[in-house]
Amino acid sequence: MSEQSARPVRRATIEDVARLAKVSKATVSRVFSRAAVVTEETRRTVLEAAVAAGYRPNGLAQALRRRSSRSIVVLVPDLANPFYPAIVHGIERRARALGYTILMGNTDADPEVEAAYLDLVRDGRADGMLLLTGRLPPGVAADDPDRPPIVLISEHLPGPQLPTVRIDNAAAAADMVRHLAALGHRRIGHVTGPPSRVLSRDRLAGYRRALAEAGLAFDPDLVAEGDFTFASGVAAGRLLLSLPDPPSAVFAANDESAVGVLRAARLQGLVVPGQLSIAGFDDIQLAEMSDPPITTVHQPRAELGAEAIGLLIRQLEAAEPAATEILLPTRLVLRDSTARPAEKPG
Amino acid sequence: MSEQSARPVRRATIEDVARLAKVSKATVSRVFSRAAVVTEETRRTVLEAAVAAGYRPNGLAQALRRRSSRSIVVLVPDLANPFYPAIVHGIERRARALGYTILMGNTDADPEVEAAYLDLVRDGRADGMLLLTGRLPPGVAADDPDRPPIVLISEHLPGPQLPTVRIDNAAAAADMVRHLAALGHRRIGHVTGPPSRVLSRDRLAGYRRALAEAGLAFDPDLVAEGDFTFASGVAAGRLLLSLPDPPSAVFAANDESAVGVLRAARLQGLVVPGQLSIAGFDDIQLAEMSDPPITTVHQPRAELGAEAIGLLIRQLEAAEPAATEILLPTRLVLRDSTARPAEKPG
DNA sequence: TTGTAGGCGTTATCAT
DNA sequence: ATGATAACGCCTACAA
Repeated sequence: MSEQSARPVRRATIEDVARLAKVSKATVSRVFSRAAVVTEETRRTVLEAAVAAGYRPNGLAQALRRRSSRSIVVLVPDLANPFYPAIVHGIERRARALGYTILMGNTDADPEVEAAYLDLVRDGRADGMLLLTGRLPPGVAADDPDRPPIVLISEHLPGPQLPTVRIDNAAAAADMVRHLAALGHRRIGHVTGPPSRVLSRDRLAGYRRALAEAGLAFDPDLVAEGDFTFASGVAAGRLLLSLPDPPSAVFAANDESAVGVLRAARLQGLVVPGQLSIAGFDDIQLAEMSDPPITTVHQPRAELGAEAIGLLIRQLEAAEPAATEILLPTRLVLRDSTARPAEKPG
Repeated sequence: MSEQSARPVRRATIEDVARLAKVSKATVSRVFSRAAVVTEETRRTVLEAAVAAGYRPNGLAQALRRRSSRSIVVLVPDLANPFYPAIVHGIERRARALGYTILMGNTDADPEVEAAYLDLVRDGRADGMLLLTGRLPPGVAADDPDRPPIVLISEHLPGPQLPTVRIDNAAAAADMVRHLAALGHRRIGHVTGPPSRVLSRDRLAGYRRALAEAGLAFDPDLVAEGDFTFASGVAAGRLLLSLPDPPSAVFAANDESAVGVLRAARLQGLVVPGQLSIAGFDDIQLAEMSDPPITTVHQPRAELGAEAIGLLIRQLEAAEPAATEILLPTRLVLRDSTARPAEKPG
């Protein structure tokens, strides 16, 4: 029985199955493209033949013929940034549920890399893009009717509306600052994100809005520029804490820089939250593992991803018109890094 | 000039270019498949025609015809675990340099998900797999001659040798314990990883080996089981620190659980490193951001990824025989969480 | 319900 | 060096 060991090198094709089942290629194809009209009996015959032949439809041939690869490119600036993986995870789960495959790209914010991934959709290997990069790849214009289907996540772009799934950053920031004010803080500092990003500007705007609402004057000295990194948080914290009249609370534009502020406070011998309250934004795991754990704004990151790919796929399949903007709700997570301010001595 | 605005809906194909350049499809193809013999003159003509037509080769058709997609599936158990992104990044950079595309999958250690990604290579959409999951997808046997090309990263499998790129975990663990012993510690605790993983067993073995070398007795009470999580580190730390004769140093099998031990020490009012030295493994960013920063074993993660995909691609292209095991060097990173033990009072 | 046949866009073989 | 042509494996009118 040498046949047993003589495995076919070539993978079985639709033709092999057709021959085995004594039907036409078309029928086999119909059995595998769900929802086609086939007798229950032939369906069974075909399925058996397929199993016997070890047949699996060739995804490339299907995609070529159907003119759709059912793949989506997801562009992330930096996967090592703990903010992103949860979003990607949400994307991936929903994608799989909908029968799509994800091609994930870590761009390092490098336009060349972005362009390389754009090629995948230009050359048919992907049907659309999900962008976490906060900008369009080079050569793509939002209002170009021939541009690839795109949905933005987390960061929206100024100018022509592109479908976007995000949170209301200004409102969420205002919530947090309102909370600090309610605790009794009168001097509330802010460590910003990189000013180039809409995100950072929105959060700063929310900070200012809540200050105004609380009847607190805006003091530019209390705003220190950061760039979302731990190191920038340390630097900004140092700056704020060395002020003649330092803040009793600091709201950082993300958790990583909040932990940086915490470090700066420690370096000056300050007790948190006893002498300084610190709040962050995003609710990444670091906020929880920090000592003390950081009060922060929770973003529903997996849901952001899931909604975004859902939107993109609907757009792709139903030719749904360029939809809008989806805003997902946030919530405050109160932990041990914030408390009422210390009473002024004297 | 209505032609200007009347963009073709259909993307240009090789035939359009051929017509424009007044050559055959074959010649156009040759121009785009590098290293083919074409006159410099016709090459220029074709290239010009291609630009004029806005032509890009269709990746699907190429892959179908060439029987190679130049794509690799990368399976990661949990992208949110900060250990993995750096490896993935190394993979991705090298892949792009070599002209390959990555299909990344987050499996959640779910066999169904692993199987779904395996289908991509079975159906031609990928040429091979890079596994960070520490195991083969269901239905794949290491010694099956028809199994897809696979390279393992970080975790090696017992049994039939599969190509693997990793570090020498036992040796690296031994290095760290040797360091602690050299500082003067006599009672060194260990928080393990999940015992099911070879990784954990290797690190434990290294711990024991270094102990023996230093002439220190192995005390089972000083070994607490963990699972690489922060919470398990806290629990294990509590356990070890509540011993009648507690350790003066703890070596945790990864950084996250080391930070857990740190938390446990703090909860008991211990000063680190004054009263307890703590060491971790992996050198993720958390180790640096922790307060105090954690002494740890550095793994060259990006290099692990780059080596692995290089190995896989060589295997794919040169039909290189099932290669071996590549071990990459580690190094100790000494930070503030370790110091000489406190002198015994009295 | 099932079969026939043509084509998706490319590359490889064989001529010329 | 270039051209004609037949696959690659599948899907989808259209016909039966």
